[in-house]
Amino acid sequence: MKCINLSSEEKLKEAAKSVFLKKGFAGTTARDIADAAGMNIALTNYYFRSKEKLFIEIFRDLFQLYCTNTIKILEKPIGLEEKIIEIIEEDYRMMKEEPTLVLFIMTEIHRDCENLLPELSKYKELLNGILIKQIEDAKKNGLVRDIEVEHLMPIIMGSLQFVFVGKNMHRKMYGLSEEDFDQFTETHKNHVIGMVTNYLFRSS
Amino acid sequence: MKCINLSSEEKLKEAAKSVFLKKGFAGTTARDIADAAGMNIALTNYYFRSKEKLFIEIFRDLFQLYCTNTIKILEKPIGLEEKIIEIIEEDYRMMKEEPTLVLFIMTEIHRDCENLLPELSKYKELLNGILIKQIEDAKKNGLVRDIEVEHLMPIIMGSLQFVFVGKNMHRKMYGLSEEDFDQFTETHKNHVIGMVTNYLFRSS
DNA sequence: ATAAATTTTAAACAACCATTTAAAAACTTC
DNA sequence: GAAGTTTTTAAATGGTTGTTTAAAATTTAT
Repeated sequence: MKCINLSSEEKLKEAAKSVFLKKGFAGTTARDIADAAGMNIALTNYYFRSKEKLFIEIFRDLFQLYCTNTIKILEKPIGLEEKIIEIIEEDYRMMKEEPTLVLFIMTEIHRDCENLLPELSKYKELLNGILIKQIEDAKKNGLVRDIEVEHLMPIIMGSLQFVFVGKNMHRKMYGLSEEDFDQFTETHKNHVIGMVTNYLFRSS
Repeated sequence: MKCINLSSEEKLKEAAKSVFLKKGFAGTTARDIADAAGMNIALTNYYFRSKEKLFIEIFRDLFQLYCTNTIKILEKPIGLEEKIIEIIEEDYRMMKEEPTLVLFIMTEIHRDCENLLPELSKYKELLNGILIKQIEDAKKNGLVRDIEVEHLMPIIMGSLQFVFVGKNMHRKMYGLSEEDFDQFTETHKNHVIGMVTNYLFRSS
């Protein structure tokens, strides 16, 4: 029976994704999306029933993009220091690919946390369950500083992601071109690696 | 001639500030503001000519709030380590007072950087000019690690402010009440102090 | 107290919003 | 290639947006 043309539906979804990423839910109109896709205004509702349903679908995808690869690294059977470096490298790669993603995620969760993160606790388990054990083991052996994962992760994510959250502010403040900014974030990432590993493994 | 009743104008501005902080520019309607102030819808335009002019006025105030106290500390004639600790403590105090401020600032700069930060470079000079010299001196004496202020500040601000930018995400992920969150951020602040000072002054 | 100036109000404004409709166009299927 | 199904379209829907208007209420100055 219902055999939706994936080409049109996905074209619309891709357009919506890029507009939502740029302007957020409140700042985006159905016409913005239709225009960006080069399609008729009615098609948003034909394929996705409403602007909000389309948004939620896209948000889920983007939240996956934000988390999934990091979680995969957490599950890898490698040493703690190597793992943390890989997490930072992966996080950096993800933001270089989609520089507005972090601010988008934070803004929309702030706007409508309950609807957008109904089952977040599973992420908590995935994100921390594995790492906690690894860190506890290292602590017992005196190889690592005494810090909870609940603080370590925001320190890593924060010090790294913040330059992307405030991309426009940093670009304007330091007068950076797009290329300059790329260079800036890469150097920054290396400082983060240095600081975090130093604090965890080589501090006095 | 024109003698505007400051009481009404400021009541409106305070209401607008709290609504804008919560919902952002795009998510706020003129009626939201009027309702929050308990005043007539026409008064927004009577006193401030337009929603955007009112917003810009409020944004300026809030950006000042975001920066001013930190800049004051930068100018104090105290040692580098003490200064960095004071900056972190002050930044923490500011965010505890207005937890949504950082996300607000970042979101709105992302939306309309050119209009909102016309003369940002003066902040750069204030923010960095003084600190750069102090750090360069310390470097010469081998007292501090080799890191540029352009990276040090985002690392400090980022690792600290990120838990407030992602307040709802963190609260939901770890199941924190408001009091739990306060406790969480205070502990976090102390980790940030430990990590930054350790990296700068006591690393191998 | 009266006149002038200022502030507040309810109502209206056109423009825009998300969404729906119903007909046209483009496809499938037999 | 005709009948049926799916996709696309232009137009219209009712509601909301920011802003304006003109009259009413209040305050100020004489």
